[in-house]
Amino acid sequence: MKTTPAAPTPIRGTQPHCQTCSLNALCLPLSLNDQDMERLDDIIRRGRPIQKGQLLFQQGEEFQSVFAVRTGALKTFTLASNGEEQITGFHLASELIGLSGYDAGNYPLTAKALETTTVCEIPLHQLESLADELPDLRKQLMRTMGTEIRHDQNMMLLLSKKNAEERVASFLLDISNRYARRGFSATHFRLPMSRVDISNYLGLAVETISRVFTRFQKNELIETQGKEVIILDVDTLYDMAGLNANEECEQGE
Amino acid sequence: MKTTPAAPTPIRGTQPHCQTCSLNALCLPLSLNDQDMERLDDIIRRGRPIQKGQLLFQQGEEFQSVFAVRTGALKTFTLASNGEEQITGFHLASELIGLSGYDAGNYPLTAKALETTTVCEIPLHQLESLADELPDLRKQLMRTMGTEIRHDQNMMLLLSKKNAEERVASFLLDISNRYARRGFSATHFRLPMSRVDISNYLGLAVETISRVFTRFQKNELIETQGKEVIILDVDTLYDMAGLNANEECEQGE
DNA sequence: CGGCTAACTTGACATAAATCATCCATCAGT
DNA sequence: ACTGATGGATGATTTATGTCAAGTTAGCCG
Repeated sequence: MKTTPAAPTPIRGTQPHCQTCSLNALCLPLSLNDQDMERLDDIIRRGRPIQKGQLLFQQGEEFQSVFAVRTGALKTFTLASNGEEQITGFHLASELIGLSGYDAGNYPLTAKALETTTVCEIPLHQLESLADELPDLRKQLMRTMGTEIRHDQNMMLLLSKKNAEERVASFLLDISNRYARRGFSATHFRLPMSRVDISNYLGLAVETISRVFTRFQKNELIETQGKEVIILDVDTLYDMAGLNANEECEQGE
Repeated sequence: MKTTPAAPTPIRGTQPHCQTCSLNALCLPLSLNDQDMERLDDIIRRGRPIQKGQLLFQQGEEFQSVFAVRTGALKTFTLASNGEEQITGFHLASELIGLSGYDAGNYPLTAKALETTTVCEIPLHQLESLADELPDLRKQLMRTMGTEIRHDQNMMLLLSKKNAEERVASFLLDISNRYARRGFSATHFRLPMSRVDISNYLGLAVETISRVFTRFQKNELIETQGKEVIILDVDTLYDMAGLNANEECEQGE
């Protein structure tokens, strides 16, 4: 709950670098050549891990940096004036958070760790001057923002047109695809977020999530054991989600 | 309904330019000096007006240009695979459309005129090279995308947490603020879109929109006559929307 | 002007999902 | 191993909003 930094924890082994990071093909350095990547690497700050429940930044705080998730997972959410939170996204390794605050002086949302998480911090000022010099980096930043916009617009469609089963099916497929892209199994994974988080994100009550999960198990579409999920029937899941299997359904990168 | 260009209609009077456009303080040239503005102006194409119902671009088409609305209004929407549309935004004068397609090669949504509309077309290639040279323009583009992301995330909150009355109140205030910023009345305006469009955008049935409108009239919050709207009680409307009067509630710019 | 269509409103009824109330499982700490 | 806390599942009931079915109004074109 607190923003207080955790006790200093030395990073084990050598400091990681973009050049050797297994995620560099998914992350911001994506389209940079070796030399440019090194310059980006130079401005990146790699802090100590943040623990489950800690905040990376908070809605209203001065917007100073964007972050790339190195390991772990976070959720981002906005606070309505009545205090209700709406989760706007879950963020897995290699994903960039904070760019939505770009033109405002303050973060328009809060980022909280769902588990122990390490991030690369990229100070805005330096990122901007570097982007002035590296057109490829600039384009990559805009691409990232474009992807975010499309994700959010997909969510608008989901929230306004899809029923509970369609929402849950879409969600599971989204997570599955994102893990797959990172080299993990597309059919057997562990959800980093709670049922409450899922329900908030999908605009449903927790109870509804539970019920849909059990219904999906009865129909042998999935198997679950707490946060562990095994996808048994991807095709039917795609049908239910109202998506074609080859259609864009990843929502977060 | 068709994309067929309208019969050539000569622009009356002189060709407009960014330098003399009354919207330049709201639009893309926002932060540019005179010289840079002229360079932007040089790449802008100003076509004939598009008529109500015509498409500016269509989901799937090659992404070639972004557009600024000069006069009139458009809606943008995405098509789900079952053919349902979800309106993602309404776009009034000075607003920029198309940037969400940035990293994809194709437009991820369709833009349709709600009334006779004129736009400034900005070819992507030239915009990109110009942005390479003008850091201010580059920042303005990113600001625009950031604003779009925040709008969409506000909509996610609306669609997942607000009830019908809160949604309609938020919608009316949003439109009101956007007109106000353009120098029009904040309390007396004409909605460019139909009730069906509103209902689609807000994730409700048309009937619900009608009912909320009449309820608001009975409670003397607004007065309506078809698409004409008069706002009688802004404060209560803000309360209902779950917003503070000074809180960010504009959603589209 | 009249007649036609599309847009809007209104009422009666149906329903998906929320709420409320337990109950059960899992896990951390003593 | 016990205990309390947290997260998750399930059943009974309520409710906001959707759906269906008429009306009504408003704009448009011959």
